[in-house]
Amino acid sequence: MTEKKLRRSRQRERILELLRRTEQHPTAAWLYDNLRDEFPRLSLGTVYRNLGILVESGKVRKLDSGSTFDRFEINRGDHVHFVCRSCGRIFDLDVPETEEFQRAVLKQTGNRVTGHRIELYGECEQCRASA
Amino acid sequence: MTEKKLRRSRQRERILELLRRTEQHPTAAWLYDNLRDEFPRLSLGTVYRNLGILVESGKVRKLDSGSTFDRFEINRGDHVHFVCRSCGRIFDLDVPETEEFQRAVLKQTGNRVTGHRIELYGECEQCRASA
DNA sequence: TTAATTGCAAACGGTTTGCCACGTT
DNA sequence: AACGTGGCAAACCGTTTGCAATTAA
Repeated sequence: MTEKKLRRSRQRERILELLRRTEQHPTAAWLYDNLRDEFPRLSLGTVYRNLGILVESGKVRKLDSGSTFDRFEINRGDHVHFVCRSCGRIFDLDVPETEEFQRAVLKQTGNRVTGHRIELYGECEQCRASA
Repeated sequence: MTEKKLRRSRQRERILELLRRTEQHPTAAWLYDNLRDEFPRLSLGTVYRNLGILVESGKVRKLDSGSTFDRFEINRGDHVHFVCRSCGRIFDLDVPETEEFQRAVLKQTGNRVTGHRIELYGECEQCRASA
């Protein structure tokens, strides 16, 4: 249970940076592919290990949603995901109505909500245009 | 793409019945364990195959949430899950405010929401009592 | 009899882990 | 020097799948 003291690592820093820059919610494989130029010897195991460390430190969030593979995103606090059913892309949304929501649950069940994960499904503009 | 005509199967019927009776959101393994008395030769593959069929027919919903393994539930239409952070149990909630929510998203992004998956996290009464 | 379903076991595929060389402090 | 980190490959484990034998219709 003793805390392990972290050291810097180029790989970890770049993973975090990629997650910061992208609008996407990447999979481990995507990060791996996008770092291979920079680190020709990079291994998937390293990507996963660092993602684990970043999640544990609270900097990154694991979505482990949907399909077979996990997705990761920079931790921006609670927000809402809009998932397009045809292209699979995930969009971040800020929906202030979330709080009313949590209040409604408190009233209905007496349970206080301390966090959420909300995914709304539909078809994004782009896909709707090309349908 | 040709439709396959289903036949009845005791195994499938019992799986569906178990899902109907339980308040839980079982894993495939749980269903398997609970049916072994009745079907000593039952295999996990059969459970998965039938769950797939039931999901496809819309009778059952796959939650494929959280951890490593999938969870399944009878399809009762859109509703909200309250997940207890300490015991891991999942409770079903009806929160009518969901619709306002979807309207807010339509207004904000122009995207129509056709479904959702909402999980609220907190601590259930029972766990709070024994803390 | 026809074809869906089952049990069994092997295959799959994303993730985790053990081992040892390498890098950071 | 001490010890966290990386690369590599094997292990893991929930899920899927091929196949021959059963079983529903």
